[in-house]
Amino acid sequence: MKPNTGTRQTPAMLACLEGRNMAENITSPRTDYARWYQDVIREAELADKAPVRGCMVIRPYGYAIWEAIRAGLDRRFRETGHENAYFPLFIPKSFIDKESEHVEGFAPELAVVTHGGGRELEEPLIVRPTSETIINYMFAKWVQSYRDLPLLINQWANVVRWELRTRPFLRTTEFLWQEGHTAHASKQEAVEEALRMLRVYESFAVEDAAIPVIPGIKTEREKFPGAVDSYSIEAMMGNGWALQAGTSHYLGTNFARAFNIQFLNEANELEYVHQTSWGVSTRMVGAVIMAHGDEHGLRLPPGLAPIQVVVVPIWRGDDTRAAVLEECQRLRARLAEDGLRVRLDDRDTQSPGFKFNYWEVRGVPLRIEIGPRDLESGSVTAARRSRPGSEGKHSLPLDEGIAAGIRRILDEIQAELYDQALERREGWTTEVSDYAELSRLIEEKGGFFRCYWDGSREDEERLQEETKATVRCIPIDQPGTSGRCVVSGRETDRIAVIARAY
RNA sequence: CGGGGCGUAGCGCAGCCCGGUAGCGCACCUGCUUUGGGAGCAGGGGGUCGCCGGUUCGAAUCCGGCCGCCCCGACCA
Repeated sequence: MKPNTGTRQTPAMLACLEGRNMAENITSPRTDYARWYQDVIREAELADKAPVRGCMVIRPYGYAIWEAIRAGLDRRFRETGHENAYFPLFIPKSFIDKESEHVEGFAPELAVVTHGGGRELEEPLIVRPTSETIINYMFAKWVQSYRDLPLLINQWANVVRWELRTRPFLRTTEFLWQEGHTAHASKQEAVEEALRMLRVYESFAVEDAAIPVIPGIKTEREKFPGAVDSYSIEAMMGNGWALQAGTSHYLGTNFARAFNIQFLNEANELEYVHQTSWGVSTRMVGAVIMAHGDEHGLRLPPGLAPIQVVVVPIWRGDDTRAAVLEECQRLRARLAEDGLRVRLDDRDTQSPGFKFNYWEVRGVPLRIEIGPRDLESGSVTAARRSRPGSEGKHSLPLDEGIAAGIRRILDEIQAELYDQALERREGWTTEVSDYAELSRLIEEKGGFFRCYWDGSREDEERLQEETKATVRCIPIDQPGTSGRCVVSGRETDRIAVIARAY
């Protein structure tokens, strides 16, 4: 390096000034959370920018996380009696116009295809922003009798919404998701279904993604266009902001009336079906990044990690190399046989230290190091990603019980990530009864706020305008006490969660 | 679309004010030595300086226009 003359600063000095860890190329989340998020996505090779505005390329490692999310959800959908199907990407434009709230909600963000095969189309096609309309058009054909109900369909698909502002995974022009669509004979059944799927999302978030969530009902202002009631699970991210990680809607008979989905009941009377829809998207990948990530990068819960255990061999010269590698391969095979997702990093082009950091950035929950010292003592060194540095390192006997032992550690890591996320949320949730105090604390402290809420749409708009925070949901679990609404001052027994949100 | 910032090698940036053969760190390639927390030394490859136009003998640098990206709002899973 050239001598430091005048005001010229070295990259290391600049890195320090920027709060950037030069070694990892990741900005500290405390310095600039938005930048940290983008750095993690780049360094962990989750996604890359696409040449199309607002779109991203999901790279293999990021896609593997999505596949794990998909597997966890799909299993639960099947267990609750749903079947997968596929509906077209293109929807006749007139379909969208059939449900008034739905049109109003989606019209501004539609991508419209006007030409095909070199000619202008007679009727423009929209690229689906969601599939209620085309699915319900088909439901009208399939439903005749109460015997055809309930109809429980799920679709895995891509959708397009022309958003003004995008962020990788959290909001992209095109995104991947699942959308469940069901039709039922009664309101009660449909409401139960909407709540059942909300609980399915909650169970997935808690058990697989290790993210504590608040299931609740959306306010009038925040609900899905065309729904009677919308429910959501709300999670807290590393900067104290809320993220809606899944939604479920009771649609009433709104779409049934628009698409004429009627059935004959047992009394031979014609009735409209009651419906639901519910979805989780690639946004969930963003939730995992922001709920668990730290200054070293990603931290993945074992339940979703594409690689749960990485084995790093350490050798000194060729004499120890063969013995170390052999032991590593044996362990890899044993863990794989036990059903664990394990990777042996036997690259001889990188040093062990490099590999430690490489897999830490990628959030692998557990690293096993095997070197000459371990061979001598008949053990391995285990380093868990859920605890920082050497605190997460300890020795494990390399014996018959190793697979079971590692499985136990993975369970502990899963629990630790959940506990850490829960602890942060609880420590960053404030109960407030006074509007002025709420405004002040949103700015100064951030996080979640629990307040009595009986506000109107206008009250909610005022809240957002003045504080940039919104009512995330009215939690389903309520304490049953009462007090005065933080904005309107009206007496109410409902408590809302208020926060700034993505 | 409004306000702010930025486009120079794969990534992060300097150079621009004051025009004169395009640089630094990391990454990459080759060789030797290395390998328990991002290895060392030596050598090497890579950029029509976002695009278009103007001024000039000469433009990364000055002027005009356009495009794109990021942050903060409005819209939203």
